Amino acid sequence: MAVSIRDVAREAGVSVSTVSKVLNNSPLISEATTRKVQDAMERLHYHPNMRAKNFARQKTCSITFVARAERNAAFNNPHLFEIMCGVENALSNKGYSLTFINLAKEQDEARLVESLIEQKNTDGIVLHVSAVSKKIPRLLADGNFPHIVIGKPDFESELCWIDTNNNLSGSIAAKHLFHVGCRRIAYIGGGEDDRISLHRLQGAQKAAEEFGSAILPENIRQGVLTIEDAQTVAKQLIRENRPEAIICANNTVALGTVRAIHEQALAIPDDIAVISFDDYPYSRIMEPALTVVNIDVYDMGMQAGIMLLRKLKNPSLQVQSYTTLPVLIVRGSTVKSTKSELES
Amino acid sequence: MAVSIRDVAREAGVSVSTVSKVLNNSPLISEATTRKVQDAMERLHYHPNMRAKNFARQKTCSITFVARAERNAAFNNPHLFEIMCGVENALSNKGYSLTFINLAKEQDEARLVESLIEQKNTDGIVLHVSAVSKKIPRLLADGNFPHIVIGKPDFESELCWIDTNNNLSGSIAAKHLFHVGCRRIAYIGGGEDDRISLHRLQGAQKAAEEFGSAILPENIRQGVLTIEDAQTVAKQLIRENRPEAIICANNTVALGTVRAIHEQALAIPDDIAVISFDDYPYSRIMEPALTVVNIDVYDMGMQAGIMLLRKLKNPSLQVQSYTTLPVLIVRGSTVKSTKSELES
DNA sequence: TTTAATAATGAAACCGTTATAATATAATAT
DNA sequence: ATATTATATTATAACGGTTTCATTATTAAA
Repeated sequence: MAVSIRDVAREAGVSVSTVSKVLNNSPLISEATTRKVQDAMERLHYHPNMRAKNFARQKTCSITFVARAERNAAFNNPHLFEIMCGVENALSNKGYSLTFINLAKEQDEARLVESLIEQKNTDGIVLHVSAVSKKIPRLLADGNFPHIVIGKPDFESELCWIDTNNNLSGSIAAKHLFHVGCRRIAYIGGGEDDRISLHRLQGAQKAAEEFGSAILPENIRQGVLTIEDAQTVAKQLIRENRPEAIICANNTVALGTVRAIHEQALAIPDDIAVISFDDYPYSRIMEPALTVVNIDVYDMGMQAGIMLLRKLKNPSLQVQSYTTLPVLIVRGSTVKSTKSELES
Repeated sequence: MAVSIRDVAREAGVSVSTVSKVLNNSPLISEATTRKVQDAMERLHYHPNMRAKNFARQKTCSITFVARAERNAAFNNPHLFEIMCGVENALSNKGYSLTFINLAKEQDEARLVESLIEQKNTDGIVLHVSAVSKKIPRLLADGNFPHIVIGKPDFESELCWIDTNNNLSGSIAAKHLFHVGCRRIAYIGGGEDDRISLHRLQGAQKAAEEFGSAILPENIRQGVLTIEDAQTVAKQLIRENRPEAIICANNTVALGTVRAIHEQALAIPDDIAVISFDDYPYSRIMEPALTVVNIDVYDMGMQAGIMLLRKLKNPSLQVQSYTTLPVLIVRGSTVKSTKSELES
């Protein structure tokens, strides 16, 4: 049917293996034959069949991105797509392609990963932390299957992962507040068992100590899960202790907090400064725009892709991890001048 | 190395073709042999090699999703990922997988599509309209390569596409405003040559006529590209004509318009109602929350996937198109009671 | 009983490449 | 002139399935 490497060989008057070597620009082929073969390929409109190549080479040049994104995920978590674009970018630069799998509600992540490995249809796996369960490490690490996890799982394992330092993020947030003159700093955290929120708090506390200050226990609230929760908690906090600044563990908290401040007819940042984490679309649009400690998730995705490709090239490589640095984006919620600037 | 179909055949004491037939549950195999073979597979931990299968079958059971997403696309256009999740869902239900390709800035979409087809590494293509140029139809339609375009290109072609009816969306928006008692309705459009914005305006005008009314020329503004633009334009519009409601061609316009209204200390919706299109994360978060005419992009992606698979199964199928219906989401920016409800 | 029809299995070609080992040719050293 | 080495090229066996067609075993009809 389609024109194959044999047709090219016949047309060029050489052997099949010679054509194959030309295709893979092997150095063992003379210039003259190379030209002959290339001409023949041109004449016949030959294009290598990747299915056959993958089969013969015993690899697919494709890696699989697995996540568990709820419907409306793009709204709740725009980061996911951004990460994926970063990975895709890194891969496509090296001739690899990205397959996307979104776990369904009831679907078992371990079973999926297992069958991905069995099927031999992918060379490596990028697992978003939302799709990691305790059974995963045995499948990947023990089987020495090339992989990288985006986000650090909350259990010990030999997985390769890439993540950010939430402790440092919290520290950066608190330091910024001190820099702009705030002293009585409050912290409103996410769910009681939200590790990310806890780490950010710890970082903030450490930073406060470095400034010879502290985040007082009565200024710390936890267990906030919705915007409305946050609004209620913030309102109470403000009434009772009237802090100069509030660190919000995440954007849900931030939105409620801003509403609470407005509700009490106080001004941001003059009466109370607000800072949060992770740059979301509305962070820029809010009034005032929100100062956040952000991580470049696109870049994180790229790094993940690069690490995975490195592992693919050199399978004997050790288990590796990587931590991306948070970046402060200063906006109107912490400083008067609206002009936003970037610091590290 | 790995256990192959031949090993299974030997272990089960049958021929290779019999094992193959068991794998594809051919009806020609007796129950007894089927069991024998399945036992052997179990004993040897056999798993079919998809690379080999794809090669032998001359297909890959994977389709490729191509888009041109700028960095920060998830923020500017969360819909893209949502569409993709819809496509992925439809495909994975039928044993197909989705490969994602994000066109780089300078990358030529036609060349990419061409090479995708040549490489024979994908069974079909889903093209987001952001990745469609005039060279595309010839590659896909003429070559009869299975494809579907999400969004309707602005030139005539024989492409299969799936899109929504912006005219109808505009009409729904206007009708809703009439229903809640607004009469003097204004329209603030996007860029001068923004077809979507124009169609929405046309729909709104038609609806107004049905109500024996009209959107007066002095209440129509066009060429708005940024939030700031929109704010300026809206401010002027309000000063001059003081409409009862403003239809915003998109969310950028809506944000500027809302700011302009607040700036003049007017109330939404009491003084001026606001309606826009496409549900964005901040649409729900804004105060008041924004009434929008939305399309279910996840579902649109699913439909696209389903249409493409149908075409794959039955290649003789005619060129098809599909139009998803817009849905009104009523929120606080057009009605007092905040309780949001859905209408069609 | 013989013959035809049907059901179950197997042999071998095929899919389009890569990879390995063997061979032919040219260049250099002995 | 011969042996050795280096350089190009080729023949052929993988890779692991599917598929077509022939063959055998079984059942039904003549």
